[in-house]
Amino acid sequence: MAAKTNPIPSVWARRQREPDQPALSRAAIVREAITMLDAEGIEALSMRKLAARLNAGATSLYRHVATKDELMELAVDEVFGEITLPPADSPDWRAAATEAAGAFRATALRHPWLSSILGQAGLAYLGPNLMSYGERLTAFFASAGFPEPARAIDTVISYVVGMSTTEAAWLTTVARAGESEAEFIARLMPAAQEATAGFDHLTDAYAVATADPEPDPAAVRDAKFAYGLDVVLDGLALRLPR
Amino acid sequence: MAAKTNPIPSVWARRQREPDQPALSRAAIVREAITMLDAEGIEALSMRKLAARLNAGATSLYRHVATKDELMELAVDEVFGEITLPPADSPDWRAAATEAAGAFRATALRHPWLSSILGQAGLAYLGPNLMSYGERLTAFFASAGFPEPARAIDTVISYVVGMSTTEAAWLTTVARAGESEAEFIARLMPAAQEATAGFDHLTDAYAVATADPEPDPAAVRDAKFAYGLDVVLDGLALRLPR
DNA sequence: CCTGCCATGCGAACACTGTACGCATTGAGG
DNA sequence: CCTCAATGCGTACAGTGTTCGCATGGCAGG
Repeated sequence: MAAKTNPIPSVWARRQREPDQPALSRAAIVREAITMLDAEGIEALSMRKLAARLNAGATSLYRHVATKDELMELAVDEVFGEITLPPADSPDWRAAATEAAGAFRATALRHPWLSSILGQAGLAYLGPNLMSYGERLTAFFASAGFPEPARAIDTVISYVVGMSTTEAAWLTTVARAGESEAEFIARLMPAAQEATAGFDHLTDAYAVATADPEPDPAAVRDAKFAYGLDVVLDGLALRLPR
Repeated sequence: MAAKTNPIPSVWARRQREPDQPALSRAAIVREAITMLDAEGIEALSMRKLAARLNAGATSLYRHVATKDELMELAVDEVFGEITLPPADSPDWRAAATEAAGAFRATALRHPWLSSILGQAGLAYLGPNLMSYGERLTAFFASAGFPEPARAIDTVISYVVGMSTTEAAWLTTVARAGESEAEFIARLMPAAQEATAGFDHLTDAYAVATADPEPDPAAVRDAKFAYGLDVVLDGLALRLPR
């Protein structure tokens, strides 16, 4: 370490890469970036820290990745590859859509930084995994009989992205506080109550929400997501011919 | 300018604030931040540049705003104040909801940086304008007869946020390219065509989309948004008692 | 009118960030 | 063996958000 910061031009300081450490590569960089993003959040990822984890110099990464934004784009496409979709020829399109929506939500919650990037870059990336995701989605909405599957997909995806984004941001806030979700809610309640003071309908809604006997916040979120998804799918079902 | 970088302790360098320049205040800072965000995008906003626009020193802002994140939070609440909602006692809840959704979308597209922040922070802020927005929304969903207005609101808001976010991100990308939307689409088409190659359903959907006689991309986006919103409202209508 | 206080403004500094540049080292191919 | 292209990386630059301590001014109390 001391020799590293003071590079004496000597034979003994000769570089000698660990052979077991797999060589630097685009795939390895993206993989490590994702685990780092998952573990420490989006604002903790810097090129220097990432390089350090890979036992590499900071600027070495730029041999494999043009810019940090490009790295993020690659990371997004990579996690889209994780999303498992039901087979395209499922007989029950509603069940298939529900499963696909749930799979997206699960990935979004597992990688909360995804929402941050989607908020900035949208779904405009053209990576192969994203394309294949769109392809399979289109496939079984088309086979369900929707004349314009793209319309249906845009609708359900918008709902899922909107809800998942809100959830992911919430979970990020909770995680940053270093508390469990229930603890954080308990600590937030006075502030929320004060904020809703003077707003009659909101205090009503708030009272209803806190009267919920369900103690598990995650279950509450699950139910909320399922409710809205059912609403969207009901609306789509009305548009199926016949 | 030269004197500023070399502060000679002289009587003549005595400070002398312009009296016409309104004093630094939290409201003025937030307002200027918003115009700057609108004009140059979220990544162009720095505390130093913002301070320079206000003829102030960079660190002076911290007397009125604890941190940059807090400033963003204030900016978000401020633009939520712009959203105009229909009166709470509208007889036609669908028309009212459509108007409210359109108003949100309009603000989101006018301030594309909003989506970036929502992606990171969600809707968890407790600012007064955000509260009042929620209150009024709850009010007329309740008066429409929904037994659990919060559920309905969450659903439609999720859809609106998801769609608007995607649109805003798209518009940001277009703006950064310095082209009109149509030009950008034209330039993007080869890449998109190549990306969809090998995905049968996607190429189909792509062909359908490009066969659209509507030449105005904004109108296409409007129609897409309206379609999905109708789907969601149809689904909600099924849940109205009776 | 004088005095002391306190809110406000701000220059300098710190620890970081993403990234351009140019030099060293390496392994492969002629 | 020599050459060349690919790869790693130290240094440097222009910025970032934010802290600290000092200067300044207007206002309250005597």
